[in-house]
Amino acid sequence: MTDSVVSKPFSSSVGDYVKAIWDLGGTGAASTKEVAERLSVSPASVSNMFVRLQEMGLVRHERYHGASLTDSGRVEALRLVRRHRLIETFLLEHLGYNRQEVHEEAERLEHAVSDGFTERLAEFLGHPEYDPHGEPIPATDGTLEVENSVPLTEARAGTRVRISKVRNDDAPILDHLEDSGLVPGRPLSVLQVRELDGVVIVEDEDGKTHALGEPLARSVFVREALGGA
Amino acid sequence: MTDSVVSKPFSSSVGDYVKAIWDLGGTGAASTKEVAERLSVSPASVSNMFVRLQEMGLVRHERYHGASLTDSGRVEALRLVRRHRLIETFLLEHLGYNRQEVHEEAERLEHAVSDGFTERLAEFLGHPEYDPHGEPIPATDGTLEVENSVPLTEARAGTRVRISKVRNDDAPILDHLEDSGLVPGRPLSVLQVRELDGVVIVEDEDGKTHALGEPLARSVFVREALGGA
DNA sequence: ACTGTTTTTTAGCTTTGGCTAATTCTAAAT
DNA sequence: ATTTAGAATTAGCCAAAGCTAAAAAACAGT
Ligand SMILES: [Mn+2]
Ligand SMILES: [Mn+2]
Ligand SMILES: [Mn+2]
Ligand SMILES: [Mn+2]
Repeated sequence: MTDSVVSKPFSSSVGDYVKAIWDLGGTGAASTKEVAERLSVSPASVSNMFVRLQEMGLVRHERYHGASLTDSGRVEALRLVRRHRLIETFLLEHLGYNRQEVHEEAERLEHAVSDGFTERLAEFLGHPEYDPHGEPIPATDGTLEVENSVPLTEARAGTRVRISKVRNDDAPILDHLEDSGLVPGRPLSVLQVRELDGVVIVEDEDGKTHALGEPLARSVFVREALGGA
Repeated sequence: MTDSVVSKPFSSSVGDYVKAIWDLGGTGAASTKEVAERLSVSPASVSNMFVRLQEMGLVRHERYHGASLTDSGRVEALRLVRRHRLIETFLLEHLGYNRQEVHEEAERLEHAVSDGFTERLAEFLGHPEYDPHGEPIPATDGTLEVENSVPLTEARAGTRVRISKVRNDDAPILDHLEDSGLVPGRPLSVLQVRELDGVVIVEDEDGKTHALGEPLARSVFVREALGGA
């Protein structure tokens, strides 16, 4: 009796590790410590999981030098990211969640839904390209838009831009930005980017100007205008 | 440091056992063998889980004599049944699943969603009282409508009834009934219930009559008319 | 090249939830 | 009252995923 070809799905732990490595490993390998912190797990557990992930063919791992995704690891990561972002979109747009609440729920649901569910949900949502934080949603085939947005601290004064995403771990900062109407999709004019104190001054479509200190400006990512939100 | 009072949620295994015992244990206790079959698990695993469930306070268990739910076990079971039936309703009404597909997806999602999600989904769905199979959806407080429907084989000729649910393990039978428009909510007149061959003849609201052999008639449950679907 | 700090790995344990095989109990039939 | 078939339990495994504490490697600074 040959092993029938069903290849049982990866556990949610495995999925979260792969996603963490993807998130971190921008360039090069993700370190044991980084992953441990990201997942609130001991470094020892990560060491252990790195060798298991390698056996599963999801990462390449050299002892003492971190892990980086293989092609099949990247595919798995993007599958989860797609689910996660679609689910967040649904929770926000149809169930009345707010931006802060969606993540925790999506973090669990991403492991429980099937591919079939995911595609029907995408259909239901009208095949959105960005999630509520402004992050691009990977396509079914694992394609992901090349990232070309920059934090406001690196924008050029005088350009017209659109907020692509807002990213910060600190809830008060997100709340403040949301209260000011600085949310993904919003078009802005960059009036001034001041080197000496990091303050960035922008004007929104209602003509209102906002002065953002460096911590705020660093959290607001923008793309030069033209493209849709 | 006292154990803070968070009481981590039950695992999905524990949940499925409790639900199985609830499903079965109509009256009295559910047997090891029944539960094992229901969950596709070995009897030894069930024996083992019965003692763990008892320690968690979810069942009462007497060695060699099955397990029955405690109050807190029943609460947990009904919480899951509520989630399950709401999720099935959503999949069917909004994501374009068909009656056959919903169950498997709901069986996984019921363990992944939060109470908050469940109540927002109920809101989104307009607080339905019945799921797509016609089964009543338990209330948040664990209340469940008393079951007062009977299979067509036990209906009285001459009464006006409404289909409450359609229940059978056989897909072709369900398909046939659905194709004939005999789905939950449909009003019918019972024209004849023939003892000798078990055939039941009904007339639907379009004046069309249907003759159902015993296997079909046994699968269609009805309530005397008046009440909503 | 040495030394101290930080990071990573190893060793050894734990819990959860499965399994098979062997044993024991219950209940029905003689 | 025995026997026996079927159901349930026990004993002894396993894998997944976590943990702590101890050992080892890498890295940085002198
Ligand atoms: Mn998120
Ligand atoms: Mn997750
Ligand atoms: Mn179901
Ligand atoms: Mn389930």
